[in-house]
Amino acid sequence: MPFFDVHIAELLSNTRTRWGFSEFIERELGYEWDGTPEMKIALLSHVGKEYPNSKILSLEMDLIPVLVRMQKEGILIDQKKLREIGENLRASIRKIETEVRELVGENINLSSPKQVAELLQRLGIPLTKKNKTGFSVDTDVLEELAGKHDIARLILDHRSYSKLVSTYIDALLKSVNPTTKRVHTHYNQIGASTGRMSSEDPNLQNIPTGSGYAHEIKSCFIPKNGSVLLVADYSQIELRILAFLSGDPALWETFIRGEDIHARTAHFLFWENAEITSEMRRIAKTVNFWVIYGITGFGLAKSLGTNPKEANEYIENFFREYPWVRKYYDTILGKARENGYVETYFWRKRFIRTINDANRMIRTSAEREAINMPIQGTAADVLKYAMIEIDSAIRDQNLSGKMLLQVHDELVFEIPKSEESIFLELVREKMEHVLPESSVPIQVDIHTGMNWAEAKG
DNA sequence: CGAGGAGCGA
DNA sequence: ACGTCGCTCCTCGA
Repeated sequence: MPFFDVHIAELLSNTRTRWGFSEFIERELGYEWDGTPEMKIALLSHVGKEYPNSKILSLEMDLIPVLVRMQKEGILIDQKKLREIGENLRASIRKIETEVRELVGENINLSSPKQVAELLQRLGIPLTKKNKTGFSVDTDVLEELAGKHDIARLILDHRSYSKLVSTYIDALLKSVNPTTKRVHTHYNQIGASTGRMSSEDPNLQNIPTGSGYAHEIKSCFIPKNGSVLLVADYSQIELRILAFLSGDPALWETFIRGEDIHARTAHFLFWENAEITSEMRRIAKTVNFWVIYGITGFGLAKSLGTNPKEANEYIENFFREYPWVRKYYDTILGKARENGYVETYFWRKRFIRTINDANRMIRTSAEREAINMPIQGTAADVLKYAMIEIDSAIRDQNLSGKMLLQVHDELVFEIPKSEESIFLELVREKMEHVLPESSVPIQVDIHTGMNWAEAKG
């Protein structure tokens, strides 16, 4: 089976691959294959024992039939409502186009960044940010201009409405399977080099969240008659995993006590007994977020809208109060430099070949990848294990509820009303107990509803 | 048809 | 000069 040689080599060396295991099974064996032990043994003996992280290989193989079932199941969407939203969006877009025409006295294609940049310059509006081809007119730039120039807000609205209508209305409607009347996404099992999956055709992992039209669109994902949607998502999974991997006492303690981690960081960043304002908490939340990505003062400053000096002080304060995190990062970087790879708690590897590169930009970029991968990757492993366990329990107990979607830290189920209480308990139990009992507590928020927006809670 | 810009998610 | 991981739509030019 030469295919497996190639594929497993890709899996283990983290080469990005378009086709995951489940696609192979779909193509070559059809939907009926369900991960028989014989097949697994054949595969394992074929790969041999030279792969130290065969634990991950085994995880991925167990996941194949789960993903096949999810893809085959698909999800129902309210096509009528989606079309109505589309009409409203188109009306808004036409209105904006008219307003722009009246404002500037000419007809331009607002979907063309090139034409937008030229228009703004003709109007005497200064542009400074550059990209490869000219002046940038992205969201950051236009938001900056929006205070002084009405045209900027119009362009921003036009952009977001166009995005929604083209990607999340028209394309979604086209993706409905004529036979099943449902939308069947396609998971790339190892779509990301961190171990995360990706979703395509259509991508159901980037359905808009938030208010307004975005909320409306999400509410078009519905259960079949007699069922409800159940959404279970991990609360701050990556920070909890950082606490687990680093063993940092302050982080650990916060989660053990069930306290607000962003407020805790805010106390550290400002002063211990201060009253935490929402602004302070917002800053702390951003800092917490950035630590996971492999922090730079410059980037944090840009994100906070402050100067790098202040951002660097936040970072220093963070590491002073969570000292084991810094120690953990140093260890990870040391291993990466020595071995050329980093790994998750479950030993999924990512090779970081440029970690010792002479070019500072390339090297620091590699360092951020090295910092981020064990955290993001362990979170991915945890959810994949939970999915296997949940799927297995569903079949053992002959339940008719189905697991439909995975969105990195979230699972979506379609369950008969009669099984609601069983699923609430089952899903929580499996998702919260992947890591060892002695580890940091993992929290899962679960809600049900008559559509995806409502069930998101 | 591919590159580049832009924007959606975790 | 800098934000980790993805996918998709649009424009524009070969």
